[in-house]
Amino acid sequence: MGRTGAGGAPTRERIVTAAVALHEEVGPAATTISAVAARAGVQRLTVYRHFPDAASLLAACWARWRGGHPLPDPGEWASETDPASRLEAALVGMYRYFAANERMLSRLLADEEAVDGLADLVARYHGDLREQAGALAAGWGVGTAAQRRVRAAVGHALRLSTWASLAAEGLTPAEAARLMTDLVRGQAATPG
Amino acid sequence: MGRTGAGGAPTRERIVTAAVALHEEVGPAATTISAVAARAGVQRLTVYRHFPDAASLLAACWARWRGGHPLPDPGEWASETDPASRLEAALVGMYRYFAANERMLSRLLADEEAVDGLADLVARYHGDLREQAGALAAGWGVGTAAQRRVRAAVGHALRLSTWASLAAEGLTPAEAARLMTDLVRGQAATPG
DNA sequence: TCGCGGGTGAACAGCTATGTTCACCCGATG
DNA sequence: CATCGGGTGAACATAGCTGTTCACCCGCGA
Repeated sequence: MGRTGAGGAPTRERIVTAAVALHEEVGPAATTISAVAARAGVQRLTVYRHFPDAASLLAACWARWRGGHPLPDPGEWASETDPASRLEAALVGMYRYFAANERMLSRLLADEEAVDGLADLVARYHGDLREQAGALAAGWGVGTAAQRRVRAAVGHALRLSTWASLAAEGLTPAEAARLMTDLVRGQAATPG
Repeated sequence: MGRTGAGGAPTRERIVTAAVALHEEVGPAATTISAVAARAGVQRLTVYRHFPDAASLLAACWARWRGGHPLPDPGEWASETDPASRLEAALVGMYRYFAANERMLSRLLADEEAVDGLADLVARYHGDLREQAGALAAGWGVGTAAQRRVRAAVGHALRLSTWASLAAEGLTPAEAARLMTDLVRGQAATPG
């Protein structure tokens, strides 16, 4: 039991669990195979057997983590017609998400360029965010110059670093969302 | 010439120059003594002679870099009485500074916790910024609740990551400063 | 009952970085 | 001229991670 089983799941899972934990604690760049094996209570060789190359382990970890921590569903706010209310609802959701997952996300983003293959995995995350930014920046009914500023403000609001900064200033997700919504609203209200 | 001289300066300077360059390119955490020596065109041993421990080299690098890249002088805007104009002037200066030094600063901040001794060095930088934030958040003549939001907004505006984000959205230092000034002004204007 | 998948334990060579030591060399200074 | 500071070149032991190999073991399924 736990050492073989149909599909050989348990050991593999333990390895992924250990790797995910290390990614969160020290970052993917500093996560060594040796450390993963030790943490999973398994021989190094066993890790190599399940994941011949580092990339496959990385992919498994990301898939596992992503599955357990999905981005907030845009459907929550998609129906809202007022752009400001819609934006605020979206931001509250995102900031709560960021607050819950700040450690892991900051580690991943920090090591994005250092660990090869990681950038590709995270690309979809970035794409989703940019897409959301596009949707949230639309419908404000402003001229092109103001639209550009609105777009920039929304893009800025949706960054992890923005939440991290506001959280460091002592704001709650709701307060931060309010602040950033005000920012965008102000830009939409300013002509030119 | 260049190998001894009164004070033995040249070689030491070459070492520091090489180390600073590497800090900017790959970050302090990934900067090895071997790489520094190779880059300076010097034996590894020579580096050890000038800098017995990694901390002394780090300190020398930071002193040298800091000397060549001082923060914008707060005196530029200290005389301005209108808080919004003052803030905007300060932000333009800071964002230009950030734009010019983004690579080095982001490397330093990223490795701050990974390299021991680095946090202490950078502490003064953080202190200066917090002090400026305090000064710029004062004088808006608002109630305590609004004051708290103003403080948070100013603190957020003064972060490197804020500039980095806005720059990524395509804004210039002047535009970014305008945007963030609007944010703070909006918070000051909202009662509550 | 046999075989095999999945795991163990240990060892190996290769690479990179660290810190330290020894012998030596050159040129400026006294 | 003799000395010495600063630099060279090479070597050493230590340490960690990487892949890979070999021998072995055990329990489940055919």
